[in-house]
This record gives sequence, C-alpha cells and structure tokens, in this order.
Amino acid sequence: MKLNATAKVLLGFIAARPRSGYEIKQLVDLSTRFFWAASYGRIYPELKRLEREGLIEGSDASRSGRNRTVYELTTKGREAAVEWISSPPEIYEMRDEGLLKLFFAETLDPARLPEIAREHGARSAAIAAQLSSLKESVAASKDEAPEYTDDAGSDATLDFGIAINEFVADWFERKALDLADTTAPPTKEKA
Amino acid sequence: MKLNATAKVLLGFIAARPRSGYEIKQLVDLSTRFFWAASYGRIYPELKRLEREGLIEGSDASRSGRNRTVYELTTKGREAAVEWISSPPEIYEMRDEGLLKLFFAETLDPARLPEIAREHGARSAAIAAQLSSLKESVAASKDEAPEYTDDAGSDATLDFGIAINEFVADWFERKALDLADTTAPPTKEKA
DNA sequence: GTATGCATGTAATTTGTTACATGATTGC
DNA sequence: GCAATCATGTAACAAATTACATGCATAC
Repeated sequence: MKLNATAKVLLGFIAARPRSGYEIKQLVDLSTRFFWAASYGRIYPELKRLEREGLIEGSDASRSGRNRTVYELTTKGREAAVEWISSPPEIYEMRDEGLLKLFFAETLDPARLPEIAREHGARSAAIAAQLSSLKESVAASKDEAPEYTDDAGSDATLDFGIAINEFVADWFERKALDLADTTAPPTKEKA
Repeated sequence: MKLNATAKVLLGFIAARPRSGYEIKQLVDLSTRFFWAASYGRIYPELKRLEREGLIEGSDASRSGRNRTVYELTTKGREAAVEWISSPPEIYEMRDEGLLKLFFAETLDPARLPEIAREHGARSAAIAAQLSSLKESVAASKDEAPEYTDDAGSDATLDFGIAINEFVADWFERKALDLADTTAPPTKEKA
C-alpha cells in the first residue's frame, strides 16, 4: 500500500480519533506544518481517495445544521498506518532560500555576506520563539482540549523544533560576526 | 522579475562563470543539493526559458566534437540575480518523514518510539559524515579544480550542514535514551 | 447585520521527479 | 570493444499551492 505525503499525515491524525478534513488542516497548521505541510487542495481529494481505497470511512457528523464529515480508520487503514510507521523513513527534503543566498553571496554581493548570515539567524530565532509560545499554549490548553497533540512524540517534535532553531540562530549569529571580521574589518583595510 | 526555484540556482551558478546545464547539475549535486535540489527535467527547459527572457545567453562551447552550450548572464540577468540576493528570503520548506513518524508513533506504535528516535539520529549522523568527507574532498581538489565551490558562502553552508546534522544526531540520541527510560524501563514497571 | 469562523470543495497553474532516448568520447 | 561519462533533451506523471466558490452559524 503506497501512501503519498498527504495520505501519511491524514492516516496519522485519523488514527487517534475520527476527524474531519477541516479539523486535520487546523491540526497540521499548528503542529506538523514545520516539517510536513498539507493544503485543503490535497486534503479533501485525498480523503475521498482513501475512502475509495477502503483505508478510511466517512460518516456524517454535522453539528447544528453545519455539514461535517468525519473519517475513521478501517481495519485495512490501521494496518496500512502501522506498516507505514514501522518502515524506514524515506522522505527528507528541504528548500532553504536563506542558505542559497548565503551560498551565492560571495559571487553576487560579497559585502552583504555577514548581513545575510545575521538575517538567517534572526529568522531561526523568530521561529524558535514562535514554537516556544506554541508550546506554552499547548501546555495551557491541555486540560480543555486533549484532542490536540498530547503525546510524547508530538512533545518531542516540538521540543526538537525549538532546540534546532535555537541552535541555528546561535550558529549564524556567530558566523555573521566571523564573516564581518574576515570580509570587512571595521577600522582596517582588507588583510 | 519573478524567479522560480530552478532559475535562482541557475543564475547563481552562472554568475561565477559561463556554465553548461550538465555542469550545473554536477555542481548542484555536490553542493546545494542538501538545501536546494534541481533535476535535468527542470534545468534544461529553464535554461531555454531564461534565454528567451533575456537573462542569460548561450553560446556554443563544444569540446572535441561533443556538443555543449554554455550560458552566461546578460546585464539584465545580473541585475535580476543581484536584486534577488538582496531581497528577503522567502522559501523555507522541509519535509521530514522521520519526524512525522516520531510525531505519530505514540498513537500507532508507542513501543517503537525510542527506536524511531534512535534511527532518526543515526540518519543525521550519516549525513554529517557524508558532508565531512565531501568537505575534505572539496578542500583536496581546491588547487586543481577551483571552478568548484570555492568561496566563503559555500564553505559556510557546508560547515553549517555538518554542524546541524551533528546537533540533530546528538539530540535524538539523547532523546532515544530519554524515551527508552520513560516509556519502557528495562527492569522496573512504569513510574 | 456584519465579520469571523466552520466546513467542503474544485480549477488553474506551477513544480518537480523519473524514466527514457540519443549519441558522442574517453579510458581501460 | 565496452563501460563510463559527457551532454542534451522530452514525456508522463505526481504533487502542491493558490485562489476561488459556496453557504451556514455564531459572536459582536
């Protein structure tokens, strides 16, 4: 059973409890988004497809006149999900425009190298701060809203997100100073 | 001038000196690939498109009967490249299946949590090692082949790649031990 | 009564990989 | 003579975002 990127996150979230497409999108946006995004444009068609394949089953869960369909895993779907999680991870991709700019800065605009490094660090610092406040709000809402990410794995990924972004922020702050020294000493000429 | 992902890396590499599509693909694969990949299927059509747009200009550079076209930046192309590098970076995406598995492991297969964390760390350790050996070979070939990545920016991105992967490896090794403790203590019952 | 949020969906476009095809040259 | 590498390209497919459309409910 080959699962595409969207299918993986759908099955993962549905495994915990029946959920609607809309709900999954909210969950993704406040949790996995940093390492596994998903858009409505793929979520809804993929839910239909997974239902056709017999991995999930939808049922009407309208609330006060508002249409709503929640899906749950079928036996086949749970098997597919468990099989997926025990198989070796394959996808690891990133696209980081800040790094690319740093990479080409020497050729295109050497004077701005330290600045680019500093900006890159600042962006990571901002993400770390964002994740930290997310962590606080998740912890605060844990009692009322346990349906939101509440297990060891999601705690770990959030902690990891904070740790890595702090690391990156530090690294590039130091690099910026370093580059400022070697590329354009403030009071002396180039060595 | 809106540049797509492939255009950015093409202009960046061409800025340093005239290059062929084939050559750029080699360069990408041994440098930016870790944060900015590109495939032949996009490189060749995009080179044509950039030429039509007047950002680059191709010229015949066949070597001993083997057809070859190298491209260089036009004035317009250089302006676009410099403008790009001084604009704030936008794209920052990642897709990490290991993190996603960790995220859902509690729901789908809690016993394997520590193992998943350990595997994730091991993968980063492997990448760090790979990048370290790449760094050595780049350093070793610097004299004969200066056309390969030889500036402060590319050194920085390579160093960064090594540092971050080592950090991730450490973090997940520690996390794996931590999870092994809290989820399945070897000789005691759950606390 | 109006803006926001809940809820579902589709169309258009872009992007990207993979696999294949072609053919020459160089090193063994 | 054969494999590897240089070199360019295209077709088929998969994936993803963005923008749009619809409509009801709730809070102000």
